[in-house]
Amino acid sequence: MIKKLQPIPRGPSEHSVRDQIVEAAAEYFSRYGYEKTTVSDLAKEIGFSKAYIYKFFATKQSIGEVICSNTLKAILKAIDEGMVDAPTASEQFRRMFKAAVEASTQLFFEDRKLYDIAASAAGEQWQACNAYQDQIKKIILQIIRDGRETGEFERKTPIDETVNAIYLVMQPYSNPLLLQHNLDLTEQAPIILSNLVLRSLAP
Amino acid sequence: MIKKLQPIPRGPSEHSVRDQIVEAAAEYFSRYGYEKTTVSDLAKEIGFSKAYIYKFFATKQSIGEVICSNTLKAILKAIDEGMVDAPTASEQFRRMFKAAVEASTQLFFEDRKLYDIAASAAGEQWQACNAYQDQIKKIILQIIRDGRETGEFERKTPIDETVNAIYLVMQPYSNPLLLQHNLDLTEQAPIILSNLVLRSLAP
DNA sequence: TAAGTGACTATATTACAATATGGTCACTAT
DNA sequence: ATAGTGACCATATTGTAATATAGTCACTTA
Repeated sequence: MIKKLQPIPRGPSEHSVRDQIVEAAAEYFSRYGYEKTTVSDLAKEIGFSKAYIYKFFATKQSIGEVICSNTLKAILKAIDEGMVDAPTASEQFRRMFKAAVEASTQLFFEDRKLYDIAASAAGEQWQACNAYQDQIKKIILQIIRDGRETGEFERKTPIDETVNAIYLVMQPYSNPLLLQHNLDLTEQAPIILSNLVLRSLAP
Repeated sequence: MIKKLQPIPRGPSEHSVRDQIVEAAAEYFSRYGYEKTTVSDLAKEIGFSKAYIYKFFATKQSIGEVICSNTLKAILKAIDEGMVDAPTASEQFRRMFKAAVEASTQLFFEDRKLYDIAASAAGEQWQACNAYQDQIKKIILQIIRDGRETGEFERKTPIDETVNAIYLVMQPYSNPLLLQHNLDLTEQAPIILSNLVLRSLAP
């Protein structure tokens, strides 16, 4: 197995200049898109030279990762918020799935430039995306655990398999790269797929 | 609802020249790809002028549709063959899913150029692809019906919903456009997703 | 009438030179 | 040591002129 070592972060992780770069990037990436924004643009915006930016980030992509990561964290937050107060594990799952799709869809329509970063990040396997997907899996795992404890869900199937399978079912709607192909299904799919998944979880 | 009228076929549908065009296209598309093959290439190959080709096909794409359609029909045939002798509806489903993924994957690796046509056809909603997807749905429907009759599957859920949901689950692996993103899962996914689907079908 | 085409146009694609961009490094200033 | 940069290079991107292609049509031939 090939070990994918994550790049060593460059420069101090807490630094006002670092924050300025991220702030400028958030604005430029959102307005002009990742490709159309140059590192020089960001440098000019914060009043430093391009070379100085590279004291804090090893590559342009690593700046993109931060922006992408923030974007995906916002989606995760929306998912969490959509789930609070769900009375049962089943309902938790329904709401989680629905919120995931809604948050991504909303991003697609309301901040298309940032969405595109997330999509291409998913295509290029950026860490930010892997972290997001891992988080989704964790949420699924937690819901299954809850449901199994309360007797709401069956307990025969190995829990890892259950989680992986559900994750695969959600993938086309939670992964921005794939969601693009399914925008016409964002209403229907989460509902009937939730139904199917919950039937599969019945004890 | 917008009615998508399918283009009026041009020229006689049974004609040796038509067959020659399709034959030449099959070879050229497979060898050089759809984009790199020009209509003039095909004309030269069969010894007629380009203008004559347009007596039989309205557009280059409509030639592509035939090739694409044949390709997808071959996959459907492989699926059917993979299913024969399955003792139960459950087993039918497992084999169907597995065969669908295997056939597409094999096409990807062994006739990449034709695979690419199918993929871009799926992206551009060619009729050939819609026909393929409809056929997949029919196969699913038949399996569910069998399973319900024998008492193997539950009968409470509306059968259309069941079929649609299962179709959505298979989509990322049966649709060439989406399969590309999931090539690393072609072993695992059909198995654990079949398990999930069958659990959801349990009476 | 059926089989077949050369010559044509508007659009798409290519080739490639000019420019822009990501990224580095030796260097200055404090 | 810390903060910061101009000048530089290899590669990517763009602008654009030249070419190629999809598709049409009036026409010929048998």
